[in-house]
Amino acid sequence: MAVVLPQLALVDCNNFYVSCERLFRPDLKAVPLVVLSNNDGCVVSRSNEAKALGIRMGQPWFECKDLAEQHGILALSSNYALYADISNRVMRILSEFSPRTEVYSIDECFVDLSGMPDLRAVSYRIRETVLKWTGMPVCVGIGPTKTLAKLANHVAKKHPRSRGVFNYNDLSAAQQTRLLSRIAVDEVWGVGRRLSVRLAEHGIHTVQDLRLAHVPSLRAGFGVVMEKTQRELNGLACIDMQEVEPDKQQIIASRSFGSMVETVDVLKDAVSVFVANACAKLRAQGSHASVIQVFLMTNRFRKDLPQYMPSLVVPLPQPTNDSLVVNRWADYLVERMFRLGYQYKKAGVMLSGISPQGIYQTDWLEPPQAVDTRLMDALDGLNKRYGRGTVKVSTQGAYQQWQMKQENKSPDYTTDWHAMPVV
DNA sequence: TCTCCGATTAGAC
DNA sequence: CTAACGGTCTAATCGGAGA
Repeated sequence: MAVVLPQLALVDCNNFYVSCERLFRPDLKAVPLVVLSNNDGCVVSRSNEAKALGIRMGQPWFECKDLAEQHGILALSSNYALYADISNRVMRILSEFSPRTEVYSIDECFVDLSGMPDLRAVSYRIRETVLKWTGMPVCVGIGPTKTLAKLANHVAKKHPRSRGVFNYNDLSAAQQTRLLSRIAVDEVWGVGRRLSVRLAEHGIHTVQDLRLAHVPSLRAGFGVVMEKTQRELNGLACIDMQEVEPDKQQIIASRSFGSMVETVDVLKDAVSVFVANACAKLRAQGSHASVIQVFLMTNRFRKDLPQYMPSLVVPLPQPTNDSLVVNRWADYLVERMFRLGYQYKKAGVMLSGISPQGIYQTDWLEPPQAVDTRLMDALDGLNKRYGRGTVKVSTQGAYQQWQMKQENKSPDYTTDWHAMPVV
């Protein structure tokens, strides 16, 4: 029986957030451009021009201000509603190319092309279709495993001669060795900054070094994950496609504040917004949670100020996804943790112990009370129909002080009629 | 000694 | 004018508590 070589493609959007912004602002095509994280804190997406000027991924924006002024680098606040919408359009197009796809992140998708003839042609068709229908430039990397597909994508991005497509399966064994010997090990999926330093101490510098490393030592020194990565680099698939997105096991809603907060009322207000967001996510996946955690944080970068980072957990007797119930607990926890005299910079809510709604851990002594979901159903319905924030819980967002800084956000081009550019 | 659990670490994007 | 550094998520591993 003929064995079909698996052919996995990783399709990755180029400079995704920046490219999204440029879709509606063609005048920004030649301008060095970056998109900032929430609160306009760090650079999270860079145009090629910005990369060339030395702006690093994740760099705090205030560190770039001088350079930005010198070279006219434009910084936009992030507009996640826009990015999510463009992402959905791209993913829908990709799903036309294969019955098996996995949306890996907002800008990446694995596409199983196994058994298809002429993958080069298919890949170029993917690029052209996505570009024509959405305006989004993408690169395609193909390999027999996810890890190699990712690496192939990296090659496609890095070498203009590839014209955005690279197929690892086209290489001879000798070519594979030559290629992998020229790629630093930290380009491998799953090998970050810390691990690459430790790998170097073991003489492992390139992808080829990792591929050939002594298996028992690697396992002993770096654990199962690294061993899987090594096998994947050798063409043995260890990481399966996840075609259906699993339910979240943990939901976190947190945010840094636009300015320091010192009063308990403002903290409670912020936390009520986080509760509302976290519970909405929980209901959207049809789950309920049995553990609620709330945390407060001062600004860890301000060494001159006293630090306080309390966190409290409550196990609930009965799981819930009701924003009002959760908010009562959250309020109580904030009250318990709050201490006067600190400048709070961040807070958050974490929901865990998550299981599908309707599954209750039965209590022998006390049968669960009937759960009334009508209020939350109505709230979700209204917020869906008339926009997020139409119906709120508690004071939810009444205070301006903690709201995040977004000084240069683009309009919601695709989700708000009023933002539609006038032609 | 074994198991469980929470906290910590590392990674991705 | 000055200060200004993200948010969510998973899996593995570690170390202590309790059985």
